[in-house]
Amino acid sequence: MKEFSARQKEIIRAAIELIAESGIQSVTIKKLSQKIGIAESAIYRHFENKLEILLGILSQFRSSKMEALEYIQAADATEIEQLQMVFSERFKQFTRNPAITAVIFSEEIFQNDKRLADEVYAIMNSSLKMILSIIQRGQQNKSIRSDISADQLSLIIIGALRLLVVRWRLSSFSFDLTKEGEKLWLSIRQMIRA
Amino acid sequence: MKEFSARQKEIIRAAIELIAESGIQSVTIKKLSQKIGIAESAIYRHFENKLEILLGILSQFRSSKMEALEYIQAADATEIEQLQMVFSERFKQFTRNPAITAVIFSEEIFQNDKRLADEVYAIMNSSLKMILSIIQRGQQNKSIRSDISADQLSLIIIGALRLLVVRWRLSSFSFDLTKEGEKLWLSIRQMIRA
DNA sequence: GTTATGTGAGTGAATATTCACAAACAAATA
DNA sequence: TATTTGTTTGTGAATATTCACTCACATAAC
Repeated sequence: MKEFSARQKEIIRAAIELIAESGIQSVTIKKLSQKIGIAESAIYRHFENKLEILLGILSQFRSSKMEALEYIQAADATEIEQLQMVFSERFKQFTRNPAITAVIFSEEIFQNDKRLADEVYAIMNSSLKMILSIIQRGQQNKSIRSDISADQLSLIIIGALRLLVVRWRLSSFSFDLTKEGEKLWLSIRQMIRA
Repeated sequence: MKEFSARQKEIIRAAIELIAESGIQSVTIKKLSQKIGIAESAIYRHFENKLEILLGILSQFRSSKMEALEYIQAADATEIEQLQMVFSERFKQFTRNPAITAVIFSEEIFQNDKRLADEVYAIMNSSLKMILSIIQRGQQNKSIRSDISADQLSLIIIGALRLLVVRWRLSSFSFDLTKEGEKLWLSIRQMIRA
């Protein structure tokens, strides 16, 4: 896992904010340096080039997500409880850092570079695998319905979660994500229980 | 509804392809003109500026989607059948024009301009409303379950549809979208039926 | 005094857009 | 019929601006 200095983290945070404010096209070295309050050239003391900054965004998100997911997997909880934890943890993460939502469910913004695109794809799949394995265990001990495959259930669950977050963002965070997320979870639980 | 000349359509198509190939950042007047085989300046004979081209992408997608949705709403079919038609029509549309998937579920790529962002938001909401009204009717005549609100059901359904399409695209269209869409539909039908 | 971090000036390439002008064709006029 | 005028669609060169990145030099931290 990559370690970032304080300044590096600051640059990454500024980049995320720029994306959230006005899209990937507004992430320029000039705007980054202005946002932080240093000279453009100073950015290059901390990152080799712009690509490394963008990779930094993804790397940081990946590790904070992994942390949350490992904590959940380690918890002594039923599968349904674990799924609920995935929901509430993700929503908590997004509420704490709303700008990241502009980045993480918008795979297309990183499509201009293969390394970026691959990393985004990997992040997406890691979530999917985690949810999938919880559901499979739940189906084995009959706490989750088995008439629909685990693949399909995880697609449906993650799809709903993503769409709720996207709508939250496109509405300029105009509703309470935690509350709506809780409502969504109750609906999903109702639909997947055995 | 805006009418586009043959050349304008050609430019719009080229722009969509560029986005699909390597992201919004690769949509430059130079690349557009190269793809079409005319001079850069010739582009400006057909669009006032670059923004109008991007608006053209959205406008064209919106009208082709509206066409499909109106056709479905006019059809004499049960609510479940109508939902199935929404699924199959959308998937057919995407299979015919895969590049558009890089654009239409990636709201963030248009966030650098307010007009673009508003148009994207409107397109998303129009789908949602359509599905919502079908579900509400289905709940009234008890063909769709009522223990979960129509809002929640439509969020879940559209979320799954979107995610399937995004995965299809990120996997470089490596699976049969129509087939997987059909499977997804069967699962959803199973979950929402009264 | 060495290393880490910062600065300001400068680079060439890329960017969207504008310009004067030309070829092809149609319509109006002689 | 021959000539003038207008329109559409193109071109290539030029515009100002922005881009990521480099370099010589300064200052602060250890």
